Amino acid sequence: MHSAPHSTKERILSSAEELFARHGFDGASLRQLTAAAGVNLAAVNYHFGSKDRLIEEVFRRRLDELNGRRMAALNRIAGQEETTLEDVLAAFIKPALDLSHDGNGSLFMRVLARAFAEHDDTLRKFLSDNYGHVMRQFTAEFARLLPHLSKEELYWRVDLVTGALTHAMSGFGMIQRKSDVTEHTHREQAAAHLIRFAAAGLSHP
Amino acid sequence: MHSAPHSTKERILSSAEELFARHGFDGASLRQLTAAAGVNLAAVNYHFGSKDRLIEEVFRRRLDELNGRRMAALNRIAGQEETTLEDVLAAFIKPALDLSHDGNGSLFMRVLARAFAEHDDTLRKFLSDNYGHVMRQFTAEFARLLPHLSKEELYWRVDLVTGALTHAMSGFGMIQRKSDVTEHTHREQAAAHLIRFAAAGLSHP
DNA sequence: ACAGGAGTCAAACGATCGTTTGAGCATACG
DNA sequence: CGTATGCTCAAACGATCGTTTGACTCCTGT
Repeated sequence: MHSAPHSTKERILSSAEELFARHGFDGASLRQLTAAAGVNLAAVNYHFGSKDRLIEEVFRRRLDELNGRRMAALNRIAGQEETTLEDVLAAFIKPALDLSHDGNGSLFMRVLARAFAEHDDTLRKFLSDNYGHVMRQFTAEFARLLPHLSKEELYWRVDLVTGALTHAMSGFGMIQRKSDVTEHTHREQAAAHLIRFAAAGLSHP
Repeated sequence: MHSAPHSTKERILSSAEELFARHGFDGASLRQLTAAAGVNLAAVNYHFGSKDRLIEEVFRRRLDELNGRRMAALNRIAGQEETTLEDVLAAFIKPALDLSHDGNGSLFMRVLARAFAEHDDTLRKFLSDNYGHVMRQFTAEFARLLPHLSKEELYWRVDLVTGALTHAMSGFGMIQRKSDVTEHTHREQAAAHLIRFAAAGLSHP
């Protein structure tokens, strides 16, 4: 089922993720990509069929993991009386922070931010078809916790929160932390900032 | 000084703005661009020198206008005792909304969102060198109105607000309005949403 | 009237792109 | 042993890219 961790497919996916994040989907060529991965140029078309399908696989690999953890965290708290808005936001944000722990996982957030900016219909449809249910479920829980908001008002605020979080998380590699705090506590602080900001933006009267 | 409104230079700039917004800086070729503008392919290199310099001119033309209006609106209210956080945010957001009134001015916000996602050092330096003072002046006014925030805390929140606004304004062309509200009032409502959201995110305890 | 700059044009330049091809290699299976 | 099968490889394909060239037109200033 899964490929070996250092197989040709996985090496391509890792290099693709990094180069797509740094130079964009058009900007990163298959020749740069395969050279960085140490594989032959034709390997991309052999294993993935085309560059577009490779791009989709880059998303699928990370989003399956990311959204799986998000749903697990949400299901652990959804519908309960003592659940707070901050809890739900943490269920959404923490998995993304965990992702940026390992290797170039943080670069994937840049890839995701690019996808939003692209406004490419094919890519947006792919993301909506495969992972739209996650956003829908989170929105439903927001609606339960914010009953004073109209549906239209809520959609507006969720959209703005999404924009802020995508923007912020795509820059995680860049934010300089003071030398006296560890990488771990820095991320904890970042998450705390994000959660409090988003909670304020969602719930203001 | 300024070119005639329908000169070759202006026709190129308008088509460039639209195609850069729709297909990205790499995705839009000079051949598509000059064909849409109804001018010869070589005209771009003749009038602008290169594609990169054309890109810079697309930014310069709109940002000079946009930031000029922002600074004018800010200077009208900065430092006064009765000025509220919402006033400052309106000084930042309203000019962007006005821009999207005329022609394809709204597409420029998409171009700007792309530039943020690109993380291109050359482009970021260009934007920072030419228009960084605007963000600095707005941040200074935020600092005056939010004295309870540390400098680090304020930078965090301003960054998140910037992300939310860029994301939201880049999608203005897409947001569907109900058929019973005019385009004008729809924009007013959008601005009101943005301002209240940003104010809540900036000023929460 | 005429020299000269500004602008436009078709054509070509070299480079790079995604994709395809067919031969070569290895391992697994009859 | 023989032969499929999965995979890798160098090489080439046609297309498209940004840029340059040189001839041609038009207008302006002396």
